Amino acid sequence: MSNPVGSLSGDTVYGSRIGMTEDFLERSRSSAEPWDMGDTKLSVETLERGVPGLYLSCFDMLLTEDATWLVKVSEASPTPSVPPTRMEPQEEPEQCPVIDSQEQGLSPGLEGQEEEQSLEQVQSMVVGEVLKDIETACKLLNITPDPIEWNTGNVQKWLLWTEHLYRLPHAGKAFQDLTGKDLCAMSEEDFRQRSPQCGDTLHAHLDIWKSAAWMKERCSVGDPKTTGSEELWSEADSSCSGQPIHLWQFLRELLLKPHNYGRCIRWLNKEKGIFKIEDSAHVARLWGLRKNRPAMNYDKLSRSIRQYYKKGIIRKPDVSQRLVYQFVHPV
DNA sequence: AAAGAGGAGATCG
DNA sequence: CGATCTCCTCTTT
Repeated sequence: MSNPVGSLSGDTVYGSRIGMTEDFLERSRSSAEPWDMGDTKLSVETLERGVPGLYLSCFDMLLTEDATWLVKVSEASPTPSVPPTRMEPQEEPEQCPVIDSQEQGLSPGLEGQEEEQSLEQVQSMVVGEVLKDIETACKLLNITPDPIEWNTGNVQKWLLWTEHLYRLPHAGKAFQDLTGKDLCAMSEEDFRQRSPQCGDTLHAHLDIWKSAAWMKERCSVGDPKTTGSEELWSEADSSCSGQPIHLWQFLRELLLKPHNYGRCIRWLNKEKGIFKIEDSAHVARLWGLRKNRPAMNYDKLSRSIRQYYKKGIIRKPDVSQRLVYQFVHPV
């Protein structure tokens, strides 16, 4: 517990990519069937085994890519055009990581010897992304960011989440009946004993969460500067401060994060509040996860949406289309 | 077949 | 008690 931030501030950083969020849910059929680990087509195979240290490799690569790219830009930027790969296309973001924070970081004026600084920028960008990821996970799972506060159910949720984000073998049982406090008190060795396969990986991820919580606390108490990512947290409470979330609020939340959920729900006309559910099953699963309703499906979700007709919250657009709805009162 | 409209009873916080 | 959730029938796309 000496310096929990180490894992965030050092060169090893978080490998989580929000984009995988959806993938996780893709696999988390609400039925009783075991998790279908069938197709592991993503580039995360390396993580499957939970090789120590390897789980971060994705991010490391990312960082390197980004860094070199930044350097390139700063060196010779005759073509400020488009960066090589992984640029976010028009509106349908692919599994697009870190990069959406590019806008700020890499503007035109990266000159000369400011590479160090830009590296720092990249790092803090990344920390920001990590916090965002955690924030998103919290919203989705309806748990607090600080593991210390988790009850046994929260712990199981987190485990399930992490396991499937990183294609880890299922180890939930090994951690049954443990609270977040218990978990936090456990050493890496303890983790490995409970789960020889992925205990170390889980421990590392928990460490990241602990670090993030630690940072959050430190920032909220002390100086309001640090990494420049605290706003993310305050932004986080905006929606989860109140009572149980309403379906329409939840849909709004998803719509506000096209980066994460653009492939399952998106605006057709944001001004008019018209949106389309692109993947009904997926959105239903998200909703079910949020409300702890494993049996949720689109049939039932859509029934709930239809209840809004009478209440004047959501309606069908003038030209009715399948899976397209409209907020009566756009923001 | 999947989506849409609603009725109606059950549930949960 | 309100906001769904659940189940269901019938219609539309």
